[in-house]
Amino acid sequence: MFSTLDPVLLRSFVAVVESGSFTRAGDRVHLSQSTVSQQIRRLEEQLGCALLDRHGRYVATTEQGQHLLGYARRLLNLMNEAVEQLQQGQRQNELRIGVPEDFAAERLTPTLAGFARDHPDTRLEVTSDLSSRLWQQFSAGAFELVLVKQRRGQAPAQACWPEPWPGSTASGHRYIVATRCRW
Amino acid sequence: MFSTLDPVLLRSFVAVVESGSFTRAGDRVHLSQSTVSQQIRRLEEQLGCALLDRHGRYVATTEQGQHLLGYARRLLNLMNEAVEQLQQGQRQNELRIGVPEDFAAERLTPTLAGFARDHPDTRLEVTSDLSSRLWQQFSAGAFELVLVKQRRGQAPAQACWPEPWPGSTASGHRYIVATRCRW
DNA sequence: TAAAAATACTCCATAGGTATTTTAT
DNA sequence: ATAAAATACCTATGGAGTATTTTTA
Repeated sequence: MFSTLDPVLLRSFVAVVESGSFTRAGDRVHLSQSTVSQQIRRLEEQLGCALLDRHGRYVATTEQGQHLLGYARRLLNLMNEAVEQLQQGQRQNELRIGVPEDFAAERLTPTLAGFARDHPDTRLEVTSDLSSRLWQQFSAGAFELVLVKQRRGQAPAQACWPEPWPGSTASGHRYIVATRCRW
Repeated sequence: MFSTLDPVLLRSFVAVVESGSFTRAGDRVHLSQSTVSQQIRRLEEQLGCALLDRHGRYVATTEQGQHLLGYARRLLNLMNEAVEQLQQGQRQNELRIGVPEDFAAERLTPTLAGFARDHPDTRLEVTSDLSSRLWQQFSAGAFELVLVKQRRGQAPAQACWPEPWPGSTASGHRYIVATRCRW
């Protein structure tokens, strides 16, 4: 009942039209010139009509190719939208946490275990690294939540508490928690 | 750059949702239950999320499956529209003719040959059958042009001429030509 | 004659099928 | 116990690549 169009073929077709050449299209979609050639032929066979006029050096769309081009772009965009939407849905239930290496194991483990139990549909992703690099990554949007050690008042934080630095003076490090979203 | 979704998988997915069962979906899309099962798994792996809740007997979509369902339907419809559009473009250069069986060979063959020579980009499709059935099919839009035998004045015609019926009286049959388009 | 596309040919990945096992009611 | 889905396994198709030939500006 439903006719289908292989999106891979459509992608190659669009690439040929936009680049004006089978060879360049191959580069663009990471396939060989030969493969692209075969794909276009397959597409033409399936649809039962010529899509491209090959005038040796230059490639032009036939009238029907022009029609297909519009549909192909719409289809590819729609697919993109679909997967992006789903991926995004994924991320919404994903909590990425950054923790200093020497802190991950201690009190955190039971806390995370409890959280995981209470939010079974949330995927936890814990990354350990040096505080400075964690902060960089957090700034770049890599985490929803980060625990970093830094001196008091160095950056705004959601919460913070003092941690006596072994063998240090009173103005030692603090653990601070910075977060940007709903947890 | 472009993510693609295999429309065959989407078709099976829609079939599963609509039929509420992998087995029935298989029947619907003419594939085995095993294949449908694998297809759904592939789809879920590609998207990285569960699409269907299998509660043994009954199948329900997850939230993400519900989202995909909408996109899948839109995509499949769009594809259908695309190929139909192109096929239709084909048909514009297609001339379907209906001719009574006993009339096809005689004078018609050279006439058609000449026509085909003069219109090389037009695809001819000649069907032979009984006049009555040809008329039915013509009425249903199956031909652009039809030659049928019937009594004078029975239906409007583009052209008609008398044909002496072997051993009949003066009020014998006529050949009439009825057409509905540009040739 | 120098590019670009088409073709010949090979290989391998994988999609689909059959048969079976697992699961859930 | 039964119906349905998942899995193991096998096979064959065909898609992609390399190398080559054909085409045409």
